[in-house]
Amino acid sequence: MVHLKAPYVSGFLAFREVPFLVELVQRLQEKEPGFMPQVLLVDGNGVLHQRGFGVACHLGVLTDLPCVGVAKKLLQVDGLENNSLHKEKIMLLQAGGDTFPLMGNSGTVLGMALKSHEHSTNPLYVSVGHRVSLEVAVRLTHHCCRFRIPEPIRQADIRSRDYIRRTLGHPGSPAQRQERSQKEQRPKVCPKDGPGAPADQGRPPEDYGRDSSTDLKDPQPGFQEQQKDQQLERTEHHEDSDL
DNA sequence: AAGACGGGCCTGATAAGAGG
DNA sequence: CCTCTTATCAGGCCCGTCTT
Repeated sequence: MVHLKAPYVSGFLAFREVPFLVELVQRLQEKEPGFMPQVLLVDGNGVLHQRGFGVACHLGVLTDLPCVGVAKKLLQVDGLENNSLHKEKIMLLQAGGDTFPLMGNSGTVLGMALKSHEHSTNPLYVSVGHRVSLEVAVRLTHHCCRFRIPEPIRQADIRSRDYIRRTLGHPGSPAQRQERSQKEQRPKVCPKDGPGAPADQGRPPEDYGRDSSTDLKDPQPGFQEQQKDQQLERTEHHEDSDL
């Protein structure tokens, strides 16, 4: 479990999360080198990014491991938009494994939209992170997809949520749900310091420190490092009111 | 019945626009 | 100029619907 203190800033996700992930990879290398992954699937973008260097690139460079960025929503950069034309292209994806390139206004192919599963309607957005070609990234992602979300990422999501529920007793508890439903009745946007502001809002970002005690014990065979990364990420998010 | 999917709403920081 | 409101962004979460 780690505690994130830095605020989430769109486009700067890597600066918030990559230090923890790198540390995790390094600790795995030291303690369980046999479980070091050959490639990392990252729940985020690679070169499909405002500055062409997303969290997958960041992590790949710092760990020198091949990295693939897999996003569930389109990051709207370089003229890419989730507009009607984009939706038309999605409609044209027929079978699992079908793709179309994500070409920005600059003429660069930043990634591929991938229909990961026969029955999924929304594609995944695959982009190169580090030391991997786009074609290989897409094929690898597709072959990891039992359902829409690649299995390593999906399992990380499921297991981390489960861990949080078991250890912290939220956010799936009935009390939390009730609290959430009550929150929905407040105005969509609260003024800062307004009466509706949650207690932990407005925390200053200067305390960039961390106290991590991520547990690398009991690695499961066949369980990718990325899953632990994901677990870590999710845990952080909950600890600190999300990104 | 259980598990998976996807739409819609949430957060938090920021920018832009409106109005006083 | 200042304050307030609204919109935007990525990613998390819930819950209704669908599939097995």
